[in-house]
Amino acid sequence: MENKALGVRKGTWTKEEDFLLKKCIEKYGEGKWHQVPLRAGLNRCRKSCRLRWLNYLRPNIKRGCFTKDEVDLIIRLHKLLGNKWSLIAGRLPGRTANDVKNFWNTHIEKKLVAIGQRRKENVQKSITITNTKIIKPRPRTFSKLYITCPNETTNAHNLPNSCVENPKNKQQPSSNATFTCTTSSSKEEADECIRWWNDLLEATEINGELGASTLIWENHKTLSSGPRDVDNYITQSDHQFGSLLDDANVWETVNLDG
DNA sequence: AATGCAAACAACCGCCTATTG
DNA sequence: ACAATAGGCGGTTGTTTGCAT
Repeated sequence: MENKALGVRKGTWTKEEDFLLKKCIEKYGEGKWHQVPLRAGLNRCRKSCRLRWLNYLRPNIKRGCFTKDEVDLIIRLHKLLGNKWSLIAGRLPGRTANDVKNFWNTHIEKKLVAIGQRRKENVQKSITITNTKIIKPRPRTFSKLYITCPNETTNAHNLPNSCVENPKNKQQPSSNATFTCTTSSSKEEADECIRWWNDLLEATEINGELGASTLIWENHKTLSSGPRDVDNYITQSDHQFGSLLDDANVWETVNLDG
């Protein structure tokens, strides 16, 4: 398409290109992406420039392991929103939609598929699955990380001190509304926002997903620092993690030994 | 040391929606 | 009302990295 038509450069960005793009954004600000390649002196298409900035060069981007809180939030938001990566990422300070999507695809989705298959096999083998422990979910609160807006320069991905509906969304269905961070808000607005998110997350809190997120997080840490023994991990934990797949309103611990 | 493989992640592609003239 | 354009998103692919053999 446009890339082919213009014969622009593709593939991995060089340090020089990064430098030029960064300088350009610092000088002219974000937006007007069609003008960026020309302004920056880059032989890249507008989309490539935008993506590179949003996913890699933008300040405050957090890299490295996802925290347990983040994994927890991702799972519950995904349950609620589906593959709306940008919306999910919007609730994770410093994380990009691409990061979240990659994390989901590499750490969570595979896990779900593997567990689904194992469960199928177990059913076929007529292994008895019994509930051995029921733990009622505790009331949830946000960690401070998610409810503070530390300074004026905080980017829009931080959870808000207050949330105001983005005017851009006025023509969209309310379920798709996104929120932007402002620093000139009242306490009532902040409380309302926190209530809204609490209600939303409460609605998704089923099936022991907190336990599941812990397992994913622990696995993520292990895999990030040690051997990638995924299959072994699955064997050890899928009887607990598998509760994600159920619809019961309990934290189910199953006994696969029959 | 060389090779193969899988995981992780960066980047591209195609499509959709909003905006503008 | 319509077409052209830009911004944005999700799915997919390509590349890099690190481990096992």
